[in-house]
Amino acid sequence: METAPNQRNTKQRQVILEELRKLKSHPTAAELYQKVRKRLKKISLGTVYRNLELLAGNKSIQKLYMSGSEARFDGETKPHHHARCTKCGAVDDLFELPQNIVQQRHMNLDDYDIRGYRIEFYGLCRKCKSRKQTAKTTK
Amino acid sequence: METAPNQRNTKQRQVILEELRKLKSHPTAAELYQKVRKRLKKISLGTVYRNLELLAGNKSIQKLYMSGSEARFDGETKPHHHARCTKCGAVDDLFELPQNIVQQRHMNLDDYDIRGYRIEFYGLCRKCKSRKQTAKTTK
DNA sequence: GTGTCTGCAAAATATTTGCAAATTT
DNA sequence: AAATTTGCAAATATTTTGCAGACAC
Repeated sequence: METAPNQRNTKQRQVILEELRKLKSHPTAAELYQKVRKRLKKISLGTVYRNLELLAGNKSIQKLYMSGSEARFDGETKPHHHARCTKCGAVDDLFELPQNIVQQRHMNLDDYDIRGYRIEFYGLCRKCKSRKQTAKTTK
Repeated sequence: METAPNQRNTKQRQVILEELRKLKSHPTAAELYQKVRKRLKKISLGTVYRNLELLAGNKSIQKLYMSGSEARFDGETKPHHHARCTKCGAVDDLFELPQNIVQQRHMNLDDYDIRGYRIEFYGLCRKCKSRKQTAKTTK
């Protein structure tokens, strides 16, 4: 309900979804396009964008807004949170966390009708932690 | 330490920061540019972008990655969380929440050296809640 | 057959950058 | 005076869109 009109099951859509689900890296549209291209030579970037929007619309995937100016997409729809490295921009899924960290009494906020929440932890990933250079942060 | 080299105190930087702090709306660079322009007729959008990056770099402001393809900026640096309306895209600050909702034992994650976390609540804002149309979501 | 979807290309949007002149320290 | 910053314009990067033909149902 609410969404999902008459959608068709195209080869392009299938492959985009499959490839996204294979990846753990929360790729950008352009990155996913490169992967999909290996299987569908003639697919266009526009098609990837259109399908990602459509899939996000019907909750088959998640659209993330975290690491920079490019949107990132996540094939995992089970509720989960993210860890983002402030140095290299990596984004990892976190499934370990219990989903009810935030108690119900905190959910009545500012007149919002709250449907859920997402936690973004930030810090240094394993790699960047070890080689803690002087390099520039953020990007 | 870590950041903040020899930075200068320019009129443009001051005004950008002042105007951003006045706003509660988490404006995009372009929106803030419009505000700043009223005080500095000749300022350019490029200068706004450069200063926002610089200010975010030295933690004078926050760069948010939430609502769409445009980055949004927040003049408030006290730790706080956000509520985002999934219908109209509005973003509100939440100061009510205690900052230690997530317990320490949850902070040892996936080999990350966690420095902090941010919670994004999502749902319908007061306005969109009342007129719960059939219209399209997300945008 | 009809409506959805695709590829392609162009358009629109968003952000970054080179450079000479201006400003800050 | 030296280093940083600005305005401007051009270059990039990212995302969206128009359209005719192809495809799914």
